[in-house]
Amino acid sequence: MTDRARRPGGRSATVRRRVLDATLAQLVQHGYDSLSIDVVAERSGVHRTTVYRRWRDVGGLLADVLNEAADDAWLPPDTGTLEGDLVAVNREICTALTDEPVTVALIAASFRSGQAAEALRAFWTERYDRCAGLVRRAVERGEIPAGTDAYRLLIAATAPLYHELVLLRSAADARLPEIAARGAATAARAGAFTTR
Amino acid sequence: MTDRARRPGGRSATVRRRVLDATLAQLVQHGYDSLSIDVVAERSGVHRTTVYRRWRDVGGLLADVLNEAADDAWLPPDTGTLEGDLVAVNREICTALTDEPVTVALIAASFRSGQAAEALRAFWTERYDRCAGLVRRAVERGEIPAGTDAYRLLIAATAPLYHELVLLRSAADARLPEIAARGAATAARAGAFTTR
DNA sequence: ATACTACTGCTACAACTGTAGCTTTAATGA
DNA sequence: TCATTAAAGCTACAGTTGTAGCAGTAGTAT
Repeated sequence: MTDRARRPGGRSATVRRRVLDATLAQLVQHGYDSLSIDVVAERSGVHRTTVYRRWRDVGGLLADVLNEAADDAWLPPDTGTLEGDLVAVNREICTALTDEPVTVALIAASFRSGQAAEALRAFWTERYDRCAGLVRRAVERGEIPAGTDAYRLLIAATAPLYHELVLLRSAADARLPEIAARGAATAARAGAFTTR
Repeated sequence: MTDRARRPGGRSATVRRRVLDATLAQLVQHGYDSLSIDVVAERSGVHRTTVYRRWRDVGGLLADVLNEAADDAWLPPDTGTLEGDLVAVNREICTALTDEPVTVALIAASFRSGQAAEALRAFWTERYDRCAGLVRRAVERGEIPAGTDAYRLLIAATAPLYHELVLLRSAADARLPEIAARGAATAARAGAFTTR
C-alpha cells in the first residue's frame, strides 16, 4: 500500500489500475455473482497469484474500488430546507442502490470479507459526517431544536431506503425518498432526536 | 416438498430433520462462515449429493430453517401505547440481530441465494403484516391519524436497527430501540405517514 | 407377496479456489 | 552502469464445490 505511493508510475501502480478497472468492468457487465479473482485476473492480464497476494479476495478488490471512489469532493445538497436536503440525499442513495451495481455488490461482499466490511463502514461514516453540516444548517435556521443528534436523524432518514431496497428488495417506489425524508424531518422538528 | 407431507414419518422426513438440525447446530456453534453443504452433510450423516439435490446451496438450507421457524404463533406485544409497542418490537429485533445467528446468516445468504432471499422476504412480509394490528390499535386509541400507512410507519421504526446493526455494524447501543421507535412514533403522530 | 416409484447412497469427475516455492522482471539508488 | 530489492510471473499442488450416472433401498399400491 505505502509502496504504491512511492512508485506512482511504476509496475505496481499500473497493475493496480488494470485490476481495478477490470473489477469494475466485470461488475458492471456481468454482475456481482460473476466476480472472482480468476475472472478479474484473466480480464486484466495480471497473473492470478498476484491478485490473490495483493487483494486476497473479491471483497478486497471491491474495497479498493470503493476507497478510490470515496475519495471525491462530494457534499450534501443545500436546498434551503431540512426536508428538501434529506429528499435530495435520499434520491442519490436511491440511484446508487438501483443503478450502480458497486454499492449493492459491496454490501454483499461485506458479509464475506473483513476488508469489504471495513471499507463500507468507513465510506458510510465519512458520508454521514459530511451530512452533519446539513443538520447544522437546519438548526441555525431554527427548523429543528439545538441539541438534535445529527447522526440519529440522518440514520432515520436514510435507513428505510436501505431496508426496502437492499434487505426487503421491494419494488423501487419512486416516492420512497420523499416519504422517508418527511418522516425523519417531522420527527426532528418535534424534537425526537435531541440528546438532552 | 409435497411428498414430504404424504410420507410424514418416512425416510425423506427424517433426512430433512437430521439435515436441518445439523444446519442450525453448525450455525450456532461455528458461525455462518463455517456453513457449507459438505459440513452439514458430514454432521447429519446424510450424503453430500442428497443435500445438494434437495437444498441446492447453503441459502436453501437456511431458507428451510427459517420457513420452519417462521411457522409460529408470534404476535406483536400490546403495551397500551404506540411507542411502547414499537419499542418492544425493536427490542425483539435487536435480540434477534445480536444473539440469534440465524437472522444475520440469512441476510448474508440472501445475497448469494435466491431461495434465501425469497424466504427472508416472505418472513419479513408476514411479520410486518402481523404488526399492522399494532398500528390499527393506535389509530383506534386516537394516537395517530386514520389513514396512517402501517407499513411505512413500521419500516421507519425498525429500519434504523437493521441499518446500524447489520449494515453499519456499529456497536450495539442499548438505547437504539427506544430512539428509533420514538422517532417513528413522533412522526406518525404528526401525520407523516398518512396516505391521503 | 410383488411390482412400482421416489428418493437416497455411491463413485467418479470437472471446475473453481487458494497457497507455496521458485524464477524473472522492473524500479530505485549508489 | 550496476547492485539491490520489491513485486510480478510461473508451476504445481491441495482442498473445496458442484454435478452426472448408476446402484440400492424404503415406502406405496395392487
